Amino acid sequence: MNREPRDEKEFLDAYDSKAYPSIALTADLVVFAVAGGVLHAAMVRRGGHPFKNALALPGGFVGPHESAEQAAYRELAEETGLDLGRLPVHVEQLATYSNPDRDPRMRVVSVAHLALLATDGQTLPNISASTDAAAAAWHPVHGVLHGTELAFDHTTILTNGLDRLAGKMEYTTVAARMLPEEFTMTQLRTVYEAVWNTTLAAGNFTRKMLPQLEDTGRKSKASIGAPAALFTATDRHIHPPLAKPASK
Amino acid sequence: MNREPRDEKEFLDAYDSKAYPSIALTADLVVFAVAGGVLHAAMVRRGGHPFKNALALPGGFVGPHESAEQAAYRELAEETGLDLGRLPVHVEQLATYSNPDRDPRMRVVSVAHLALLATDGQTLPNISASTDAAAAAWHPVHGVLHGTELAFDHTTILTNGLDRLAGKMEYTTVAARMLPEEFTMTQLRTVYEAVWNTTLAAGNFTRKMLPQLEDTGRKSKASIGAPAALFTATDRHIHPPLAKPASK
DNA sequence: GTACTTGTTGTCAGCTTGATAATAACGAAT
DNA sequence: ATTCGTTATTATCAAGCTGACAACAAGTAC
Repeated sequence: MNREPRDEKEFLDAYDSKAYPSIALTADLVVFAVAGGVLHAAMVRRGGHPFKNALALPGGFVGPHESAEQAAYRELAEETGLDLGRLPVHVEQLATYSNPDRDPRMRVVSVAHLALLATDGQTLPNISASTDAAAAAWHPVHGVLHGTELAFDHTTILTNGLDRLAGKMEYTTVAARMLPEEFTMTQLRTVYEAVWNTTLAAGNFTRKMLPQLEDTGRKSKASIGAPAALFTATDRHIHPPLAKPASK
Repeated sequence: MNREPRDEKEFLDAYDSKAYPSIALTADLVVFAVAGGVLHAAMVRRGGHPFKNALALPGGFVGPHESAEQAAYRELAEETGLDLGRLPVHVEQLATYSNPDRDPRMRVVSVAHLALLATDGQTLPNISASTDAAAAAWHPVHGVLHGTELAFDHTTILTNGLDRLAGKMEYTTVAARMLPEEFTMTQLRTVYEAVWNTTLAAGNFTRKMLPQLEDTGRKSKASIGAPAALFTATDRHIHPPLAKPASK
């Protein structure tokens, strides 16, 4: 059966770090933001081969003294030019992609992360500020997934990121992380509709969400129509979950 | 701001693989099986420092030409002696643990996996067959988590594995992967009770599960009491989800 | 047979859901 | 100031689901 040593730590004690071919570890990012009722993802356009001119997810190497999550935050700041000290952002680990052939040049293992940026639902955060050629730009997610070919296995990663967000929104209030501190019920519903790519009945949505939110007592100044109540949200479980409509 | 190159792939083109300190990549396993109404996990006892004599999760290095998932399957076979060709087993990726200090000796990044073994609910798969000193043995999960200190960050990993399984059982039929091809409703309910560490009303459980299962028409030969119908399950979504009781 | 155990089906009040309507609050046009 | 268009919030109602629990069915042990 030709067994290897079973205890990884015992193995490590005798491990010569030059003996194994080195594995490069990167942190890639699926960065989402909602504007105009459409879910957008930050993507960079590749300048060199392979996959020249194709769109790719932002990301970069994990440094020797940082965790993958720390690297994700750092890369997010570097590649988008966002001031993370000011802009609230939710980052969570998505999955790790380790297929030996996923990069044709060498062994690269990527820890993908999901990042959610807060917007007012109208304008996307400005990520073109960076002078770098590979600066990130926003692309509509549902459009990109139906047509565009992404570099490497990034179509899979983007799809998994979307599925993760869509699923998590069923049973948590994470959608509120994509809005300002205070938001209206309609803004929150728009986030759901953008991510799920569907429409939801406003009345029933309010009834279901209301117990999960905190009413600030303040009202939004609407340019037209009735003023809407402003809510805040703390990360919370929705129980029973909000059902995502089946079709589409 | 001292920026790094933004495009990981461009960086790689100029990357000298000896320039960075190598990162060792391992695949660790949270292996679950239910017996006697109790959820068990396979653990190895460490022989050397650090964490000498402490319990640890099975796992090992990811080889140069295999994915983390392939390594997980291989390590599962090697460390437990299980014949995976015969025994059905469900393996899915859990999360990646990359804190730079998680191993005091060197940089080890671990891709943790969740593995579910099928049992009849009574006897655990024999994993002592291996002659290796670090052979795995079964330990009750809820007991281990309330008291025992595990090596490295394995308490965190084990907790995350349990949470993943408990959560997924709410909205999928994955619990059936811990039972034989054909099983009774009571066997399935016992899996839920073992993982959730609670009790469930038999009648309501049947009502909720019935539409997700396929009735084989066959009956189990019970040693006592009425014979139970035998079901099979395909991986399916439960909608709306099965609610896990709140307390404990 | 009787007692005991286990599995399956039924009942019922209370709650949740989806669809839809009614009401309320505002700006703009007249 | 009244009306209209628009948006937000609350109400209504039938259908379905849930949790608690009871009733029934099918086997073994004595």
